Amino acid sequence: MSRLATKLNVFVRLSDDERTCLDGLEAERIRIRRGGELVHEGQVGHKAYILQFGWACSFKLLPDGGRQIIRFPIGGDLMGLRGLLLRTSDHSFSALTDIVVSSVEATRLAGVFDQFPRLGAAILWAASREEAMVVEHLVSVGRRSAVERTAHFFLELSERLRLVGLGTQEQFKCPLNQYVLADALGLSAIHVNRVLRTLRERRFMTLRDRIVHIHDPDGMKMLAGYQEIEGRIFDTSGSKRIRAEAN
Amino acid sequence: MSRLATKLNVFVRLSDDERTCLDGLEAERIRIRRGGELVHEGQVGHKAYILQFGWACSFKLLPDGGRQIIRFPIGGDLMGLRGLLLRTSDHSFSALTDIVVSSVEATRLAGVFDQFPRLGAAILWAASREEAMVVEHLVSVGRRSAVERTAHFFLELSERLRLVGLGTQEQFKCPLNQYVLADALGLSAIHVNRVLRTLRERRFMTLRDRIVHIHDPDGMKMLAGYQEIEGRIFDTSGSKRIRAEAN
DNA sequence: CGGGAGCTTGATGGACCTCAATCCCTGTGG
DNA sequence: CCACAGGGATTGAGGTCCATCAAGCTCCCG
Repeated sequence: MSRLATKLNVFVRLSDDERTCLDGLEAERIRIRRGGELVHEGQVGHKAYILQFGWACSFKLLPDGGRQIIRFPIGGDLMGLRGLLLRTSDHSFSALTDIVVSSVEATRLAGVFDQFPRLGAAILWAASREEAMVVEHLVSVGRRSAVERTAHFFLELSERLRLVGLGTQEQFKCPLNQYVLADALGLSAIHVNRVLRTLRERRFMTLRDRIVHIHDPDGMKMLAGYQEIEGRIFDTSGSKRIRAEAN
Repeated sequence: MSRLATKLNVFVRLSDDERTCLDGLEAERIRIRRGGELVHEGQVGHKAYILQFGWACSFKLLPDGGRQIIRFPIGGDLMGLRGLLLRTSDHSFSALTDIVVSSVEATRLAGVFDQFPRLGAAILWAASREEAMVVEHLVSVGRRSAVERTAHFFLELSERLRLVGLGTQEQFKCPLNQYVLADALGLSAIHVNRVLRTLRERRFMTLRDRIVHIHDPDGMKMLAGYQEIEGRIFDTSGSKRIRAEAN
C-alpha cells in the first residue's frame, strides 16, 4: 500500500478501488537533492507532492530576507495541496536532505474527487490534521517562551516520527541544524543554541550529531504544556475545561 | 443565495442543486450573546458553524492562563470544520459581539460530500484559504516586529471585510479591544497600546471608538510587507522570485 | 593546510513584558 | 442629580528575554 493510502486508511477504511486509485497517484517518483527547491512562493505550478523519503520544509520569505518555516513534512505527508487549490503557491518548499517525492497533478486530483468522494473527505481530513499542527505552531511562537517552544517542537516531532516508524519517543534522527530550527521557532540561531544548552543542562534532551535524545519526556511535556497528537485527534474522553474568559 | 454558497461560488460555478443543498445547510440559525462560547477545546460535539453576522474568535488556552487567538471569523466564514473531522475540537470559539450562526452537523456534511463531490472540493478550497491566513499569521508572529505585525493584521482585516462588503480599505468597524488584539498578535495589551500610538503618530492608521481608519494604505503595506489576499489567491502573473537560500 | 559549515560563548543593546498608576467613558443605582 | 464601579485606554519605570555583533572553536573535506 502506498504511503498516502496508509495514512488515509486511518480515517476511512479504503476499498480496493480507492486504494489502487491512490497508488496510481504516487506512481511517478522524483529524486531531489538536499537544498533543492520543489516549489517557490508565487509559482503557478498545478502540482502537489507526496513526500516518500527524507526531510523537507515549507516556509515563507520576508522582504528583509528573514524566513519563517511553517512545517517539516516527513514521510507520507502531503506538500503543496494549497498551492494546487489556490492556483498559486503561497509558500516555498525546500529539501533538507536528499528526498524522494511523487508529484500529483491538479487534474488528476480533481478526477479523484469526482470518482471517489470519500477520498476527498479523507484528504480533507489529512489536511486538517496538518493545519492543526500549524495552529499549534502559531500558539508556540505567539505565547510560549523560547525554551517551552523548543521543547514543544521536539516533542511533537518525536511523536510524528514515531507514528510513521522513524524513531521512538526517546530517540530519533533529526537533520535540522540550528539555523533551520531558528527559522522554524522564530528565534535567532544563537539563541537556539543557548536554549538547547539549557535543555541539555536541565537533563531534558540532547541534540548531538543529528540525533535527538529525549531523556525526560514527561518532564518535557510538563515544561512545554504538551498535548499528544493522538489525543488531539482521537480522544473522546470528554472535555477538560480550563477556564475561558471572553472579553 | 446563502452566505456560504456566495463564498464557494467564487471557486466553482455552483449548480442550482448544489446551491439549494448549501442553503439547506444554513437553514437553522442560532443567536449567541457577546462573550458566549460556541465550542471549547476538547469538546466532542460533531458540529461546525457558519457565521452569519457578528464577530467571533478562535483561540487556544495555555496551562498558564495565556491565550493565543488564531483567527477572527467574520460573515460567511466556516468555524470548527476541523473539530468535526478530528472528532474533538482542538480549539475554542467565542463570540466577540452578539452573533448569529447556523450549525452544520457532521452527518449532513458527509452527505453533502457524497451527493455533490464538487462541493467537497469547494469546501476544501475554502478551508485552504483560511489555512493560508493562519500561515500568514504564523509568519507575522514569528518574524515580524510588533509594529509590522500589527500593521499587517489590520491590512488583512481590512481586505477581508471589504471582500464581504463590511467596509472599505480606508475605514471599517472593528470591535476588537486591545486585550483581544494582544492575544491575537502575541503581544501584551500594553504594548499593543504603544504600537497603536506609533501607528497613529506616524500617520498610518487610527483605531478609535471601535472604528479603524487607515490613512495611508500604501505606506502601511510597505511597512508590513503586505501581499494582497486576492493576489495570494488568484494571481497568475508568474513568480517574483526573491531569493531562496536553502540550508 | 585552508576553507567552510556548523556549534559555542561573551558582551551589549533593544524590543517587549510586568507592575503600577491614572484617566476617560458609560452604565447603574441611589 | 450625583456617586460609584467597571471596562478600557494610556503612560511611566524598571526588568527580562532575546537579538545582534564579534570572536573562536571543532569537524570534515578538498
